[in-house]
Amino acid sequence: MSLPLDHAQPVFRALADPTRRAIVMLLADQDLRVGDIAERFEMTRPAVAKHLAVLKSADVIRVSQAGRERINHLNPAALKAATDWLNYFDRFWDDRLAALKSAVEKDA
Amino acid sequence: MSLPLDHAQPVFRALADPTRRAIVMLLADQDLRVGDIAERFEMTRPAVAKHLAVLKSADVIRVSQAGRERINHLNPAALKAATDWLNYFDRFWDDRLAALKSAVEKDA
DNA sequence: TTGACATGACACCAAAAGGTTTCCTATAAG
DNA sequence: CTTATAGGAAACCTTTTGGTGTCATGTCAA
Repeated sequence: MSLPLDHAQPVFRALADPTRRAIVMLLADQDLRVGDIAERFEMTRPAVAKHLAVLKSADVIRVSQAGRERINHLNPAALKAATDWLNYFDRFWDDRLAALKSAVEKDA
Repeated sequence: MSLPLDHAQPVFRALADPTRRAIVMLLADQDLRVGDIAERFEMTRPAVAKHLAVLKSADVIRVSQAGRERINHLNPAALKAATDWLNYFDRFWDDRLAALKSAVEKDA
């Protein structure tokens, strides 16, 4: 497997904040307006709007306008950049498991 | 699948910085001392030391001391917390693919 | 023992992040 | 029309973050 090209910066940056990860989880269940999301956190609407802006700039969420309402949707595909980056390291994780396993077997 | 419990905060926080992700990639290949790492970046040693402290507090790296040298090792297992969190969303990713697929088939 | 080396530990700084309040505009509803 | 609702946008504040330079300390080598 080759080295992971790092396309993932905006996604990792977006997911670094716990509030933003909570928003992502919320939007996995249902599309929501900014105000709806703000109601569910102890935080003002503008604060949530800023978090949404960060998520949007990483393409983790997308927005569709309907009249005066703006609906936020999750775009789970955007998370793939981060998943891919992390998957590179599965190999090392597996190697360690294999090493542990053979050590145990040798011991037995 | 159940909702992802969020144990991943320290890991996501550690991976949010591009320098830190680069350090993680470096340490995937070889164990290194702080100074060795600093040489490979356009940044002073104390700056790198701070990044290592963040990675260490997330248990993404571990340090072993040998005389005056401190060797930094990658602990790939710590990345699993982030991987698990992200894997929850694979389901939604798959759902969208399935929806797309059936739409295409219906169209044909 | 005398340097040279590898790091830790500070003190300090500028910029970015996460919040808040306030105000403005556009659409929906009576 | 007039009012309530949804949300953008700007100004401002505090804390965190990513860096720097400097100095003290422990260890290895001559």
